[in-house]
Amino acid sequence: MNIGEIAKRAGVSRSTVSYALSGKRSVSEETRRKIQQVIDELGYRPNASARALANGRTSTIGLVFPPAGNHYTGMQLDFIGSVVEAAAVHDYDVLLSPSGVDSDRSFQRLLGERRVDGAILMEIRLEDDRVDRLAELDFPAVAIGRTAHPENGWWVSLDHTALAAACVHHLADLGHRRVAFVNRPEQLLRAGYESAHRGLDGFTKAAAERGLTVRTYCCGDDAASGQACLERVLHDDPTTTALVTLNEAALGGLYRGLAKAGRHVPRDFSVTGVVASRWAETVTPQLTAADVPAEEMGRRAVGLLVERIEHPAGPGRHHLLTPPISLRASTGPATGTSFPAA
Amino acid sequence: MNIGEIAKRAGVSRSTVSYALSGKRSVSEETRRKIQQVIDELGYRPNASARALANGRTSTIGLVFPPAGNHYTGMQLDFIGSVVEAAAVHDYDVLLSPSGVDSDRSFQRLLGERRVDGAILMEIRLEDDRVDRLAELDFPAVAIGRTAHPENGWWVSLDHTALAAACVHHLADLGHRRVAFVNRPEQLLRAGYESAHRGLDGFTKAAAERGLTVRTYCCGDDAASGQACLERVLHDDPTTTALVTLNEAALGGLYRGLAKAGRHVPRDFSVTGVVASRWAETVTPQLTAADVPAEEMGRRAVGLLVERIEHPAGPGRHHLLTPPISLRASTGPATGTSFPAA
DNA sequence: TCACTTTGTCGAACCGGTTCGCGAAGCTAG
DNA sequence: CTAGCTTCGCGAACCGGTTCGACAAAGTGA
Repeated sequence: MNIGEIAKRAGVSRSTVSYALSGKRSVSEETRRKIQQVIDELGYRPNASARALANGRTSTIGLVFPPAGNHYTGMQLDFIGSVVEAAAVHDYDVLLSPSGVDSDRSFQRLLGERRVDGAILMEIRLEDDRVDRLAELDFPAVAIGRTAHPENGWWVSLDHTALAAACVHHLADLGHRRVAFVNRPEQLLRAGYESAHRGLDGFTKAAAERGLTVRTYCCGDDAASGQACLERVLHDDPTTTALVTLNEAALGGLYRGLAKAGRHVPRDFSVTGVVASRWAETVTPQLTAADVPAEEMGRRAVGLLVERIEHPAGPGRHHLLTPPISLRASTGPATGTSFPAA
Repeated sequence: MNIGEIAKRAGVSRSTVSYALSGKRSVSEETRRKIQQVIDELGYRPNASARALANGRTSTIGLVFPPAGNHYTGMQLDFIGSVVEAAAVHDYDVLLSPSGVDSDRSFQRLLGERRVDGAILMEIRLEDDRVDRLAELDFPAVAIGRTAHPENGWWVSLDHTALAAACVHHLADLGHRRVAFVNRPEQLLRAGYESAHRGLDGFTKAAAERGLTVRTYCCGDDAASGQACLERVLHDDPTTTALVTLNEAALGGLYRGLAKAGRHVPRDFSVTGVVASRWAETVTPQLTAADVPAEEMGRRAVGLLVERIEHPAGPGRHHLLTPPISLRASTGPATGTSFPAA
């Protein structure tokens, strides 16, 4: 069941079997056939650990998870799925690493113990020690998201600033003047999650530009929090007519809160935000939103990572994506407002 | 950066370092301290591949994905998350394996190349060659779901038969007489997915028992299919007053279809089924459903697997779960029907 | 004091691959 | 016929750990 056994049965040396398999040196057609025949008979497959030990490559990439949050959002799921699939195309496996409370432990496992050839990081913070450490070590890694200083990094990211701004402009164009912003949980904002910060930023600036009256909220990653948050929104300013959200998981709760308050979407109240399309299409009315192209982002992240692993050196590369807003059914003109011509 | 380097700097042999780390032989307090000090200074961590090669254990478990479906449902996500977390508790990493179209390839990688010590299988079919092959090889594996002949197997499963039946009884108790069943996609049913089959079975038998008039449907795993499916339901029998579904991803679409048809939930129409609680609570009105305890199932699956890996031999073990129906807001008495006393 | 166990350490072999240097055939060219 | 070049295969060393057998030093009991 090991290479020696194959060699013996094929009547050749171990090295010849190895070369026959890897093709790194020429092997006569005849012995190659003989070896292949024995391999097929025995169903032999080279041991991954031994191979990894010998040539220093594990053919595995690590996917590092959110350091917070015990449950995952739909978007994260989509990333995971697409990363796994893209990795398979490049002949890599994916090792999941829950960088739970002490992200150190899983880092040690992945890097210190050399379990992976490279890593993909999710849920990036503006000041992210994980990114910094990996950069220092020159360890092949690609972030999904970008830090405050992303210039020379390797990453794939949404332009949350632009997306949130686009949502504001969309609402302002529809005549909305009082708009709320529903962000990810406060804990994540405080921890410096980039999407929460940049989204908030883009929202705030664009709203100022358009002269809107706004309030911003943090909201837990679940339906109940969404509902509670919406109640606060309407309590704080009952004349609010629209909201922008980055919080996919709260969306159902926000809708429920609106229904309970008797606000019809989109007649009385418009909702938009940055959400994976699968979710945007699940709610009723379907959400007008900047669709997060999770599948593409995962694929691109893997592409960059594989390139970085296989051709080290070279400057940082990245992709900044700004998907357009998909018009669905959750936004409409503000009522009781003079509606500017389209 | 390897054990030899540590040995040299600590002035001992490689084997002593190894024993100091593993504790498998006694090492004097003094040398142990000296070794530890060097290790701390250099931040040394033993290479995982080398260790795996030497002792035949990778400390990794494989998580084998659905052989169909390019996108994942919320339930699957919850499984993944909980498996990863539970594995971390037992000091195992998780390797994801998309057993795409040719499940052979990933099987070869995981087992043939010995990348993992054991595997957890998801999306089990009644006749599942993956389960059979692993059983033949006596390879440590635990299924989430069970085949047609689960007697001596290792698995964690929901009793979909009982759960679907419970849903039927719940509706029948409320006076519903014409009930639809919305299953997973036809492709999965044909492929023999156990949850789809057993759920359908339980539904059909219980409905017969209660003398209900039923129709059963297959439905794609997305909102649009759900909406289309609901239109078919009402088209085929406009007097239908309730439905049971196993299809989490279609739920939003089903609700939308009902709204479009002017049926109010739960006044005009009741909806129930088997769904992860996170989803059940996202929709409005919140879904009365048998909550899939994904987190518990993942944890139990890992527990069984670790036990099987660490104490081979021993008979198959399993957990069959039948979570109760959580009463929420999506079911109510059938209108225009004499309502039996509670 | 001596035989016997215990404790602590070392060297060597091994896990299962990859890769390098060497040399035996077989060919070509002078 | 021989020098020089390929082609093909072999043995040995190596990757970085673990583990076994041996043995010296220290401790124990009679």
